[in-house]
Amino acid sequence: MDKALDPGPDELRGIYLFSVLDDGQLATVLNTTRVVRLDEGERLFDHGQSSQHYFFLRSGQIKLFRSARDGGEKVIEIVRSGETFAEAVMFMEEARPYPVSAQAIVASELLAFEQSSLLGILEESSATCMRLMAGMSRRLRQQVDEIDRLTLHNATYRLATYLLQQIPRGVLESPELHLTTPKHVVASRLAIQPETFSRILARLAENGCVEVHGNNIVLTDIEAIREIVSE
Amino acid sequence: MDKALDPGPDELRGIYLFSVLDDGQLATVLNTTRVVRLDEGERLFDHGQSSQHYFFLRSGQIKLFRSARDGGEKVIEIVRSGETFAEAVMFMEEARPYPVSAQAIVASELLAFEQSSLLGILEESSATCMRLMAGMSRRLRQQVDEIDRLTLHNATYRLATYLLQQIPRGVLESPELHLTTPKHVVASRLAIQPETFSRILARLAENGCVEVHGNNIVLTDIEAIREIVSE
DNA sequence: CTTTCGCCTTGATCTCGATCAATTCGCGAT
DNA sequence: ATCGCGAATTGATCGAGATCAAGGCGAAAG
Repeated sequence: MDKALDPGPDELRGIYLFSVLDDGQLATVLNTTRVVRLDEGERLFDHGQSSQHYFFLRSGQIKLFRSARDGGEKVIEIVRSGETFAEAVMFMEEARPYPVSAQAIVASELLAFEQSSLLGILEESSATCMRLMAGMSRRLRQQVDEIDRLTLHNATYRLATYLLQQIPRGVLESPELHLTTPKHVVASRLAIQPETFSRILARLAENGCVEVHGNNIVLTDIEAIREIVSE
Repeated sequence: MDKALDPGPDELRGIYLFSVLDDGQLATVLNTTRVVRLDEGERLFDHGQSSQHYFFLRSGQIKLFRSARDGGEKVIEIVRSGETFAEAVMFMEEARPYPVSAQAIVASELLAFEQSSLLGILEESSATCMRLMAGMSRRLRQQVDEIDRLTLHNATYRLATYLLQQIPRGVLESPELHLTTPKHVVASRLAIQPETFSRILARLAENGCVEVHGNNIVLTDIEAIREIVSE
């Protein structure tokens, strides 16, 4: 197992939020950055909890979710390595409560940044403001897309959309994909029960759209899947 | 009918985005601001259309919505007078397409601001950046709440929540409220069909929770309604 | 190798809300 | 007042997906 590396300036510059900072600003951030390791299933924060940090996921997978009183759970987002999250929370007033809970799907390693350090930098760097606003704007749009899918489209459409999004980048003629996330988590992400998820996937297999071998899925008929998504 | 008033500095200062600008900055915005009037049912912009402006609603009501190919429609938000909208779109890359369509529910009057004027100001005013980010952060959270309601709760819960939100501000002991928006639009906002909306309201009336007189609704048993919302 | 446990799958049934259909209501125009 | 039309209500039926209930299957532990 690799030893936890302390973060350096180079790693931080690779993060969109910090890519335009000067050396002094970067040092300020670095000073208050901590490495956090989570075991599988471990909680990072809970919905409603007062927030002090925002995060960068070095490796692993984190689910952001909401819980209902009856035990029901909705995964809002699956965070993958290389992504930042909870950076928009610091602008909430008062206690800045996290709007979701965060839990490691697999053992994960992250960087935890203090909100205060970035707030100071934002005062000086309008370029960083712009980057942050661009990120928030993009997320806002994704949420609208999500509501669109949830209300205007059925479960099969949502699953088909998800499959198409999971096609590895740049590989046009590789219809093979590997689910790195447990199916029941993906199901929750798509607001589908695990049983229904399984059935829909089975039906797609019957129709010759996909071949399922455990977590490996071959999209044998991408066009047919695109058909489902385009009405 | 009132004549359209040209906007002045005082009106703009009342808008959270502009409240901390100096006179020069305000003049810059004012220079490129236009008054827009819409008749009932008139479109302001369409989903996917390249955006040039963001807006302040002086009077009337605007619905922001998504359309499906089959004619289905989901109202994402009902904009009420005194609110701004589409100010987050300008940070999208490329053509900055509007993520939703906008249509007047009733005759409306708005101010249209050019994106370019604000972008310039944001470079100078980090305080304005902060205000904008706070607004975006709040909206982001509302969207998460919305997804929570859509996936973890049923139609009755959503309607009950809406009723409670419509109680006039500050009036603790006034359980009377007036629906200023057609019921089928509210239904779409809640992702409910008009027929189901009507039936749920009828059932709440049977149970003595509300009294319905056309668009006037009396919450005769607020506690019972709160009960529905809290599980 | 075998046990165990969690995840996934498959089957049977149920239910909430959608859909189809028919009035009725409300309001602006003639 | 009456007509006409869109909104709202009410009734009857339908269906996608949830729920309840068993198995099956693979990976980690003994």
